[in-house]
Amino acid sequence: MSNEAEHVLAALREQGERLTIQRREVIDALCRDGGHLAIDDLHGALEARGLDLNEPTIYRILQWLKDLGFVSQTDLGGNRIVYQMIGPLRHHHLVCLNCHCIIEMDDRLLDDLRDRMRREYGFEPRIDHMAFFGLCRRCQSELETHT
Amino acid sequence: MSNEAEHVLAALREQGERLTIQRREVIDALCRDGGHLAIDDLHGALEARGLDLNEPTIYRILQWLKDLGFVSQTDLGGNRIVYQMIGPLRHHHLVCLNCHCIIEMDDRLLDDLRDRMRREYGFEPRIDHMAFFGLCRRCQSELETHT
DNA sequence: CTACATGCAAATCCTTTGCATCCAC
DNA sequence: GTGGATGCAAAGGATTTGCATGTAG
Repeated sequence: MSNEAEHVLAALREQGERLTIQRREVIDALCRDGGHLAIDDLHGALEARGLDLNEPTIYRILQWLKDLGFVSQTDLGGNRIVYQMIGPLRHHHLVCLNCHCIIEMDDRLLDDLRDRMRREYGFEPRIDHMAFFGLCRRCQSELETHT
Repeated sequence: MSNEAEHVLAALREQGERLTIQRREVIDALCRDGGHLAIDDLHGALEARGLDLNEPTIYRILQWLKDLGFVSQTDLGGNRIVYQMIGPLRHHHLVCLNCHCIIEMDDRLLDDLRDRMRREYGFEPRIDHMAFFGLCRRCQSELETHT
């Protein structure tokens, strides 16, 4: 089990949360993958380890992790919803509207925006994991030539 | 009918799109409102004008407008999905995770982010209408005192 | 006239809920 | 032992699809 998973489990135990096999495995799968998982991916990843969680339980565990701030949920568009551990190194996604490829974006690009939200709106942002839409480099030139 | 609606209709006609009563009314309702409408709101707004569109048609028209780039779809969290005309004056939403209030945010706060996406990732963003989550001023102080 | 949009009904998909059983603490 | 989590089945809600009918161009 990864360092990150151990860390999360310790934090949960400390908060008095109940740690079942199912919860441990979900957390482990999310940490192991590192990236973002859809419900089906998660279900598959667990099945591959011999654990056949039913969907209601998966939803309940993810809701629980979201409420406690350990997991983020992101809508990548086109009914693609993914879940991801909120680790120390955040990143966000640039989703191409044309080829649907996904580019990882450094979290620091949002620092300026966060500052301005605080200063100009008194709003304390919790931008854990966002998806921004647009055109990737390749599709820009492709679509250009067709115009 | 508003100026904006006329403008959109003219653009669609020019593109050879077929303009039915239903399509005109949906566009008019979206322009009239100015803000963002959920499916139900839209359904209600149309009903109030004596037009009883069924849901499949509403979905189809919205999909059509989204594909053509006239309408944006935003997930405000908690299963609240809203639609809005993409006009010249864009704005975005700051959604409070605690009280669920919604603050309008000026589009210009994103200019710096757009620049950096272009420069650092070669990505051409289409940030039409976003929802950012966090805590509003009121809820920040409320939650502070309870800690 | 003809291609395409709509209306209706039904299907589909994702997610939630109720309740009995099970298990972590 | 007990409160809370899980498993199962079923309900719920939003969105999509198939096909006959209607209508814009």
